[in-house]
Amino acid sequence: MPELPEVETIRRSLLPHLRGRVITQVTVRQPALRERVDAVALRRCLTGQRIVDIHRRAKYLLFHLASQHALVIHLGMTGRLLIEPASRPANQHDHLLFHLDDGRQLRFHDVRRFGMCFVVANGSLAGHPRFRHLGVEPFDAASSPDYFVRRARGGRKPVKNFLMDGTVVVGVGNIYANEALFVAGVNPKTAAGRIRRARWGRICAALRNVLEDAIDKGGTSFSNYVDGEGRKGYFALELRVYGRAGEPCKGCGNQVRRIIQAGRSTFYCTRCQH
DNA sequence: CGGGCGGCCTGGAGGC
DNA sequence: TGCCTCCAGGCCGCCC
Repeated sequence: MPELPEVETIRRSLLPHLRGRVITQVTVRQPALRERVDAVALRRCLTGQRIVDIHRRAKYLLFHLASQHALVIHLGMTGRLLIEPASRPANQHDHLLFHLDDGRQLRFHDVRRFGMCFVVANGSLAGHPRFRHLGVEPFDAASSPDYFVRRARGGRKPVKNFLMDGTVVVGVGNIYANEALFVAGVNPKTAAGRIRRARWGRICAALRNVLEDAIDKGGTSFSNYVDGEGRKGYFALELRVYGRAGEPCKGCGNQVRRIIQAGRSTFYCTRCQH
């Protein structure tokens, strides 16, 4: 579900509720997520620990604890994190309950169970198998035209799939890859290795603009995304091509086209994107 | 090796 | 009402 703007929105919405709180207990109701949850490790590392900050890396949320460990959560396609009173009965898809010292709980809810949750010592974060191969953050200076030129060199992968490759650049999923290429005016089928520096500059800028705009609007609630306080995002109203097959292009009025690339829907305008 | 596909899950939408 | 197919924000293992 959530791409960078949704994960970032969730991070910001949770921070005021969780910073300074102590985790008093952890309940694992359903350990069978994408990666089996190690309930023993979670309880051992989290119980009695204070949450000092929340960071985001790629689409992962990192809850930093006073103990120099981080609770890592990935939301997969349908994951939600909600702060709720402990007295409210848990839903069938509330798989993990983090009890807090203020009588509330942080609840991990995930219908499809593609999410992940594990604990890592701060020192071993960068070397962790899930983090080691991650690409650049779109807002980092490292995410530059030169970087994309270098990474794409010789590659024949379509630029849309290249942007969704987390070993190149992180946080970009199907919605924002489509949107950024529309804004940049680039055909999603173009081989990444054949794009020149000036075009990468436009793609880079479009990606940042689209992601920043989406964060400002609280993310995209396409079907069921909500932030940590249960609020929907309003970027769906701003989508230029994603999910708009057959509707008029906002640039030229031509019908938005839908094709399949690497098994995922791609939306683009054949007239505005070359 | 680079790149594509199927699979992991559940549920909603739409056709008949 | 039901039953079927298709589709969905991510990611990885496997295959050519």
